[in-house]
Amino acid sequence: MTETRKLLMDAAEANIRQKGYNAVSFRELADDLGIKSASVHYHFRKKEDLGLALITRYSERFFQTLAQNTFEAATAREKLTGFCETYRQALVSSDSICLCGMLGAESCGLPEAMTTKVAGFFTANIAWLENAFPSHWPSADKQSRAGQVVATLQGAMMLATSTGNPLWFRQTATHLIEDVMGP
Amino acid sequence: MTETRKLLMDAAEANIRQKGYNAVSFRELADDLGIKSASVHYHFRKKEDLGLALITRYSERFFQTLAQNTFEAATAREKLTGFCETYRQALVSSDSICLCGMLGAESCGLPEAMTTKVAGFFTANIAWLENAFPSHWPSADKQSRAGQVVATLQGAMMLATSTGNPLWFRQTATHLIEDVMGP
DNA sequence: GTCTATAAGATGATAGAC
DNA sequence: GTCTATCATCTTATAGAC
Repeated sequence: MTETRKLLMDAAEANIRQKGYNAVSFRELADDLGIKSASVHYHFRKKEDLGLALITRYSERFFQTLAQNTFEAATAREKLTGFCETYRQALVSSDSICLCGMLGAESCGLPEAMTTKVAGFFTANIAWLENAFPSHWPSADKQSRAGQVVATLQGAMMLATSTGNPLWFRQTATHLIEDVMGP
Repeated sequence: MTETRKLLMDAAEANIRQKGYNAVSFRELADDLGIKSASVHYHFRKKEDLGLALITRYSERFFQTLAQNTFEAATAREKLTGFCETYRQALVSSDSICLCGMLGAESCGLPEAMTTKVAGFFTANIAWLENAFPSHWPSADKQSRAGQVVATLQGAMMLATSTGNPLWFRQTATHLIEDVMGP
């Protein structure tokens, strides 16, 4: 992958995660890199192409980091802690919410292909958690608990950034782990 | 309040809650009502004025509905259930997320006055919950649990709408009440 | 790969007629 | 209150030169 393409995606991801998909323009991204908007169109023919590439890269990165964070996790509790930690890193490293959390909120106003990909990110999150939970749990419980975890962490990122208080995330994640796994 | 002004706010709220603040234009709202965009500017001089009016009205409505839903609530559990039910109604009646959840996600890209008002909605939510929880709880617990509740419900709305599956909200809310209040 | 130039349309906003 | 007319600006996107 080209260096410029990478820098464009970095700038786009950062901006979208802070302001939303519709608040980011090719001109703005071009200015960030010191090039012209026509050059951005060389790397991404349409804005939707950029959006799709961002979701793909974000998702791959997320599951890579998740794998690293749970490499030594033996118990379900350790796996869930690693999952929460992966979300926390995404929040802290960029001081902004999850890319798919933002796009999920804007879902109805996005190109359909993007909507589908974002939903795929969430179902993959849920599937990972279902697999991480103790195998003796009823599968209905594993599913509903997985949804609860994703929902809680996504909401906690939003609450933490919009109020400017990262404590809301940390406290919520701590409660969540205890609530789901027991004391 | 004028009828047109009310209809404009209805259209704006519905559209923003589905697509986000930056995806909604005065022209679009005007078309919805069969008037011209210049007429929209008569009712709301700037877009920001419309945004602020929407947050105010949404917040007032929310706390009115919340009061109705918890009018007969005697226990903390019943109050929390009424709180979750108020969120559920907002989701089901419009098939879209909370206005402040959307604006909270887009927070960094909004006029500062809007950002402040949105944060105020969340802190008011949290304050209501802190007051609803059993008085014998340590205040740090009341605060962190209140944040957890708001974060969870906001995230659950986003997850439910973006995946098109309202079950994620219902299951999550059910777990949440049990987790916070005990079995 | 990046540029200039350009198109076609959207957007927030205003002035002034009715 | 609503309209027409208009504005400057922004947006996505393309064609073709370098």
